Amino acid sequence: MEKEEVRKGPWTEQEDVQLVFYVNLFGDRRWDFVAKVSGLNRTGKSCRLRWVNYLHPGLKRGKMTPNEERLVVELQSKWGNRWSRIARKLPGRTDNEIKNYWRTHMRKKKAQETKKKKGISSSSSSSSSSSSSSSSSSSKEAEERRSFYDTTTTPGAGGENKTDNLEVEEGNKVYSMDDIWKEFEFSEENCAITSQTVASPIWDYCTTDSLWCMNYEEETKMLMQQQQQQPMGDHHLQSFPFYSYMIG
DNA sequence: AAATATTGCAACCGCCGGTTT
DNA sequence: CAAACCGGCGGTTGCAATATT
Repeated sequence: MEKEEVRKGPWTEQEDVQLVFYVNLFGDRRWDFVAKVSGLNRTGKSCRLRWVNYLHPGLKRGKMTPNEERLVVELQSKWGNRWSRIARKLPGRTDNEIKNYWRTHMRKKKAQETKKKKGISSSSSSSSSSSSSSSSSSSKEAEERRSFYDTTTTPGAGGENKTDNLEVEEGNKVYSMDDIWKEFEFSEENCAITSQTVASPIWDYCTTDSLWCMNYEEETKMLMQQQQQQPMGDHHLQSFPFYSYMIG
C-alpha cells in the first residue's frame, strides 16, 4: 500500500476540530506524534503552525490595539525582525501576525514617504507609527472577516471552503469553533501562548517508554476508552464522540 | 458593471539548533 | 560522537477579499 500524499493548503473546519481534540488529548509539544495519531494527513509542522497561529485558545482576535501597534514598532526597532521574541511581549499575538502587521506597516510607511517626495504635503512630520496605525480603510469589514471563522457572521461571499460546513452538528445542536473554545476554559492569564504548553492529563503517561512502543492506533483507542468509556471505530471525525467529550 | 490593481493574511519553505538514537 | 530527527523561526508566496479605475 502506498503512502497517500500529505495534505497541504488551507485547513478545513473538520481538520481544525480534529486537531483541537488531539492537542487537548496529547498536549502541544509532540507535533509529529499528534499528526500521526490524529489521522490528519498533515505534517507535524503543519499541525503546529495551525495550532499556534490559529487554534490556540489564548489567541487574541481582531485588530491590534494602538498600544500593541506601538509596541511592535518599538520592539522591532529595538530587536529587529525577531518576531517570536516580540510576540512574547504581546500576549495573545503570534509571530506570524506581528510579522504580517509589520510588513503592512512598512508598506504604508513607504507609500507615505513616496507621496511626500512627490510633494503632496501629507500629514504630520512625526515618523511615529501611529499615523499609519489604524489601517483605517475597511478596518471593520476586515476585522469581521478575520474573526476566526466566526460562524455566526459567515460572509456570504466566503469563498474558500464552501464545501466545508463551518459549523459542526451533533444532534440538533450546532457548535461553532467559538463554542468549542469557550468550553475548554483555558485560564486567560496562563495562556501566554508562546511560553505555555497545553496541559494534558495523560501527557506524562504518553511520554513513558512503554507507550511509545505501542501502535499509535491502539494507543489512541485505549486512551479514548479510558477517557470516555466508549470504543472508537477509526480516525474519522464522524466516529468521535468529540462533543460529549469536550463539553462534558 | 467589469476589469485590474492592491491589500491582508494563512500557510509553506528552507535553515538552524537542540535533542534523541 | 555522529547521524537522524524534530520543532521553532524568519522569509516568502499564493490567493481571496477589497479597492480602484
